[in-house]
Amino acid sequence: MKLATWNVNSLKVRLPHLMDWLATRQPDVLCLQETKTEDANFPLAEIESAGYRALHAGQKTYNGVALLAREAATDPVMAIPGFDDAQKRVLAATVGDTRVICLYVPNGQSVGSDKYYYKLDWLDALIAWLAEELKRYPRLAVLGDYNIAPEDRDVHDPGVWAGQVLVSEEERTRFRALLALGLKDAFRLFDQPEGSYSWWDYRMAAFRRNLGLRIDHILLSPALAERCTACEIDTAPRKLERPSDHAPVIALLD
DNA sequence: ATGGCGCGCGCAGCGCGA
Repeated sequence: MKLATWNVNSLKVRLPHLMDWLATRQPDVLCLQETKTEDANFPLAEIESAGYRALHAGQKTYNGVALLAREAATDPVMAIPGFDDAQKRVLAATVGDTRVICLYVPNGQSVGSDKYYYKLDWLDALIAWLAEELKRYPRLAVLGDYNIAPEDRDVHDPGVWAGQVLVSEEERTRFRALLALGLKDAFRLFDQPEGSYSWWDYRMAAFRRNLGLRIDHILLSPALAERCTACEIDTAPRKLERPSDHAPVIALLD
């Protein structure tokens, strides 16, 4: 099974890239973030014509997550239970024998801002929820834009980024709390090239210079991590005209 | 890297992302 996640930064704009990518890489499951579209405008017909079923939790202008799968996904949940949040950032569903959770973690804007504290509260609620989900679903995959670079090796210039949002200790502590639940960072199950990132600023030719961060992740429960045979970041879509600023991340399971 | 880009909204220029 091939699982993938991609922050597309507007599904409407990126739909041609998405269609090409589905045809080329043929994932079984793809989690999308920042669709930035209402459900009524979700391009379901195009996605179905590519051979995928889709669930979408969308809103106008901001956020929005979708779950594409070759087979129908069941038992959808579109929020962290008990966490009051108007923003569409979560979509969980069951695909075959696997529970899949698509996440768009808040950005946090800047350390100390209201949005930063919302991010920390959101992550605390996520940690508590996933602790329960791991008990319910031994085969659990949590994919998405976490907006956290877990370690300095996930940052092109740790000195410049030290203490900033996406890298701050409070955020990294919460990422480690997810790992402490037993979840494994699929990318780090394998040897990887230095300078592996999943996001590059549109400005300053950051992609060409590889000034990036690794903030998009696939976390796997122990039972799924045992079955994981590869994990890669696919930089090809980032090289296209009008790219998303994020690259897809792909994990392969036996 | 820190203004510099790209998105939505809506028709100018701002809020937001990371």
